[in-house]
Amino acid sequence: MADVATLAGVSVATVSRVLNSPSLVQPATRKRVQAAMARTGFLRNAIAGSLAARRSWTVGVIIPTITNPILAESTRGIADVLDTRGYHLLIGTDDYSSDRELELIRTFLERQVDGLVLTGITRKPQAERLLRASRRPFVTTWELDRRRGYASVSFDNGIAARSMTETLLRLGHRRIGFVSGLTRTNDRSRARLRGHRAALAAAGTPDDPTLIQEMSFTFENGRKAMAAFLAMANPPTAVFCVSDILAVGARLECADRGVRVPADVSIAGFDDLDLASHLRPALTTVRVPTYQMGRLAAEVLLEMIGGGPVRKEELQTEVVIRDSTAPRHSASESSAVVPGP
Amino acid sequence: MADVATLAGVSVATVSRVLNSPSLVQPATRKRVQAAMARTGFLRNAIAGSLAARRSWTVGVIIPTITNPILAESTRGIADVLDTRGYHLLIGTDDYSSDRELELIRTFLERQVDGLVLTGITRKPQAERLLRASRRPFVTTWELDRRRGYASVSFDNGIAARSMTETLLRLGHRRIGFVSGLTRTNDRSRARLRGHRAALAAAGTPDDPTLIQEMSFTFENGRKAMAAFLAMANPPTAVFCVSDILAVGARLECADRGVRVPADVSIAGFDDLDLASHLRPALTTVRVPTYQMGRLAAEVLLEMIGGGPVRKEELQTEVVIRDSTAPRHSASESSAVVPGP
DNA sequence: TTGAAAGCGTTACCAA
DNA sequence: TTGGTAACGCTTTCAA
Repeated sequence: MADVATLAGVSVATVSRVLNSPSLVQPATRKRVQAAMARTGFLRNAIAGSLAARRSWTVGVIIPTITNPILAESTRGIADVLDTRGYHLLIGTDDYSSDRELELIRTFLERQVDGLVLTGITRKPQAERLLRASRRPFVTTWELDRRRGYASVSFDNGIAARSMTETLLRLGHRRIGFVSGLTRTNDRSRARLRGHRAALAAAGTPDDPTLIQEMSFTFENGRKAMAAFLAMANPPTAVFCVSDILAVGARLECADRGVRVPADVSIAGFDDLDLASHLRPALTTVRVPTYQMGRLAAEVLLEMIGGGPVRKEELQTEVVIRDSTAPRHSASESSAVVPGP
Repeated sequence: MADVATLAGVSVATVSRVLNSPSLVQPATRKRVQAAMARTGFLRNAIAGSLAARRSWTVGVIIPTITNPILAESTRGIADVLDTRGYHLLIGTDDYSSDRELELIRTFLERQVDGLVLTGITRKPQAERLLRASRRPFVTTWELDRRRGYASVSFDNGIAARSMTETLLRLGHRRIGFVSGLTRTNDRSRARLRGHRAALAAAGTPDDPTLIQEMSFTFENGRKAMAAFLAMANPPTAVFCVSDILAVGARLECADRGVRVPADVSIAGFDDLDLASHLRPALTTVRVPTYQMGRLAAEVLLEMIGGGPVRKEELQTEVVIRDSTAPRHSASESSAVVPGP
């Protein structure tokens, strides 16, 4: 920058100005400086700039894994708005480990991120303390943080899951298999399980623990869960998987075993991945405004970085009924032996 | 840091030492400093550290989109090794735009990344210049950069595609539909198309341009491509999609139209996504060591950051034959009308 | 509109 | 083994 200043015959202060507030410098000198920058191939040192300005133009995003397509989608939303606002994206994956999350929060804060986007609302007390002490804005996604003073952009996982279970109940199903995520490490999964149970309770349907399985989100695990249900003496007539990935796995397992969907068993998912609508039968699922959630989270965060107030945004989900679910009656009918005329 | 120094009764230099080279400071004082850090809840300012040390412990990764599962997978590989080595990951997506890529390279360099992981080998001359001038190490993934002096960790897209086409040819197929990625913006897709054509040429099979379609990687586009092929007067007996996403779409379109796979048409993909092996019929595809490629790229980059030499690593791909492909003969037989006895 | 100069919070060299 | 103190390359008052 010193070279540029010399070459343009101005001070470094002026060079800095054409970089950061061009309007403050006279067009003529501005031109000269820009020419000098071009001639020298000047690349500013943004690190030095951040140190001086106490602002890094960087946002930290922590997600469990980049490999879950639905998380990739919400992250894309974040990245898209950050990009247009000149912010950079520091990304960290914690693999559902709150220890790792704590470590990432600490190092991101050390890296002077201007704000953070986090996944879920439960974390180590130490992480909470760090966050508060840093006084940096952060917004929580994928679950609503209802505590006042905490920003969050999400839908309600409990309500979303509950609606799907109610839908299944309305179709006449009474034995509903539930394939949950790992509740120990995932508060979204816990909320969904709670929602499911609430629906059962409200309907006076027994909550049979053998109808609940916990697995991480892989096709393989979806298959395993379905295989286990199918092996029961009295298998469920519907299976609600808390992720489309699991649901697709479950559906594939049925195909391999000649179990018809939805005639023999209904299957429902969660997320509404692209794949869900393309699959045959098309998957009934809970649609989540994933991309929009990411965008909005980034917008809210940026506003807070700019001094705006803490904001909460509750998004709506929607049960999308497609072809993988059917009324329980049609199931028993179609598998019953129909007497000839 | 000054507070910590005062509280511990040492100089800031010593505090810095316990942070960066603890072995250089006597255990007793080290303890005292650490206690002081704990008491004050000290968080280092890594930005200031980077400025002084001229090293940001940050690596920039540029991929077309985070939303393509196969790119997410290679990125996971990168992130995994970076994590264990104390590096941070600045991620940028360029949506297959070389202008955007240039912009990202520039701003990442300004952010003083210690190195870069890039996707593909062709970019704007301006980007090349920037990269050379910065003297920062970078490694190219998803395609081999054979120019000397350029690091790259990848497989050969041309060879990989060629092997699959040869496999299809060997099965007796002569009219092979090819669903390509967008060749204008994607050098990997160009290489794959070249490989396909090379295989056709070597076998003396006519290279019919109506048998080639270009589309971005979505299920929907896979369907469209297959629909178009199926609508031809003389449809291909096999379809090779340059991405499993496209192949799954193609397969789904067949299902909707009652076209049997592989009896009526063989389908092959590329990537070997998780989904490929679970689908029915299980998808024949080209297996790419995606995660490993990401890991190795990061390792090579880190070595170069540490002063190591430019390195090239060529990984191997493998044609995985599953159930979505069959010999052409069985196809014609099974669709022929078999005369009654 | 422009310049001078004091930071920003570290690291790393040189002495002690 | 420890301390003093220039950098690091900017931004941002404060004056002119």
